[in-house]
Amino acid sequence: MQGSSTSWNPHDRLIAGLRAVGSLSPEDEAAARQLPLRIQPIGPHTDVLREGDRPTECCLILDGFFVRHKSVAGGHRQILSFHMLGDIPDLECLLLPTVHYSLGSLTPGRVAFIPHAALRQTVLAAPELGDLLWRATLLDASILRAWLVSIGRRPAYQRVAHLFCEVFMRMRALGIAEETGFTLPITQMEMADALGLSAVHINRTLQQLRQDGVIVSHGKYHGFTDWDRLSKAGDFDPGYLFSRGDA
Amino acid sequence: MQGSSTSWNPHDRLIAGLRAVGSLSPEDEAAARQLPLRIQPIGPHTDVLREGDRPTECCLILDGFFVRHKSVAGGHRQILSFHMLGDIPDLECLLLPTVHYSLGSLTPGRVAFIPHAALRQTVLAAPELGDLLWRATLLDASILRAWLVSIGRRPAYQRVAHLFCEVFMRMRALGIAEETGFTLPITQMEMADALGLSAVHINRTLQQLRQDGVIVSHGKYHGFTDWDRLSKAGDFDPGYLFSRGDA
DNA sequence: CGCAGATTTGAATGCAATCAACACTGGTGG
DNA sequence: CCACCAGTGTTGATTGCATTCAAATCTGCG
Repeated sequence: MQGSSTSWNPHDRLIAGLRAVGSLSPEDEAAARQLPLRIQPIGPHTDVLREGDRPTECCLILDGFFVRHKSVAGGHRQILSFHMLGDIPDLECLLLPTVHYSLGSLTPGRVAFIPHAALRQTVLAAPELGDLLWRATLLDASILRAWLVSIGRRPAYQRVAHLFCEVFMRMRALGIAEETGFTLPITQMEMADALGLSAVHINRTLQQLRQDGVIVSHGKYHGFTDWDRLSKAGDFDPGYLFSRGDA
Repeated sequence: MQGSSTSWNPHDRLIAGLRAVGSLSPEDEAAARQLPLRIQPIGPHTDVLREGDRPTECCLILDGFFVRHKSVAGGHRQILSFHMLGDIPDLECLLLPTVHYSLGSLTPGRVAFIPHAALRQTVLAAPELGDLLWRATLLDASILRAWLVSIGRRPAYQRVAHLFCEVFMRMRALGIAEETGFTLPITQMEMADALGLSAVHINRTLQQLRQDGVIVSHGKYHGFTDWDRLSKAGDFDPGYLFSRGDA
């Protein structure tokens, strides 16, 4: 599980991540394979990037579950997004000098650092690769907007359901979720920070979802008996998740 | 006020909007000036774009106050962002076929439509212009993240203060706000939809802010007596708003 | 086993929503 | 010019979803 370390090499992961965003010509793939990758294992609950940093490398996720997050005056924390294999959460730093959030792991994992300089050079030589990266940041923003809607206007029950739908579909697309359920390797506290709720309330909401038979949980594994009910409960419309214009 | 129709021509607006994001070489400027712009006046409370549309043009705002917004199952609406002169709110559609939000005016205004085909061609010929546009979408996402934090984790009082800070700084940078205050041409209902609150609660929160002497309102004009207090009240750090890496 | 972190439960509190009037405003048409 | 009206802003009372605080269980793990 967790897309366990099949013997994919890092560049394969990169290519797969790019293909998830759009089609990749052989030349572009070749260009991407030239990129230098510095592999680094990351412990659990470790920040790779801190608010205010001015990174010189991007961070490709090879393994593990990561979040972008930010804290506010009152001490509360907001998780901005979840990231997993193939994502480059700090891609924007290629064009924006300073990050205004932190990037951290929840589980142990591995990342590959790509120097900005190399990436810029490659993109210059392979403009369509650049478009792909641009599109990746746009999809990221798309997910962000969906979160904003959820957090701004949906009650807890729908919020949780919506998050389940989204993360499940993403993991499914990556081949790291079962057909009818998935393992969400995060605590209820972290779910709370993602959804703008308290951990206690997350707990009660999950109980409600279980009681309603919408989900069946065994530890961090959550099974869905009825996708229709879940997606309706979450007011979920997957169109925003993928770039292919079918919807 | 409202950057009243000085006799700027639409291309000047476009150039100014681009310069706000980064520096523009003479060649790039020349390229941008070649873009065909179809001007269109927009009435108040009119949608330019509807959720699910597959636009073939981008929409440059010349005048007026616009929002991206989306409605949820319960009937509530979430405003995703505010846009004003120089913005291209639907720029992402250049790469993503379908929009998953609506784009509408609050005030009367004017927009210039730019055909995707022409823009793509221009970007191809002037890659640095492409980077500028990319960066524009990244700044947009940056603001989105700030909203997510606010809505997810800040109480109403801070949320309103934070929004005031952000929009004020943006309008100030565009030269359409006074030194010590600005006119926010939106109703309390719309502010509520932006902040994930009810109109009634917005009303009470504004009263609180006035009572505390943080703002002084005359209709839609809001004056600030003490920027420090306002930005502290809103837990506001402007770094995310601009791309220049001074912070 | 024993500990730390995570989940669960209960009780009390509170922020914000909702419901319902009422006042104010600007614009329209008689 | 004034009456009227719809939309907006304001106020009060009530409800409720979610938070906080606190303590008890459970779980994985050294």
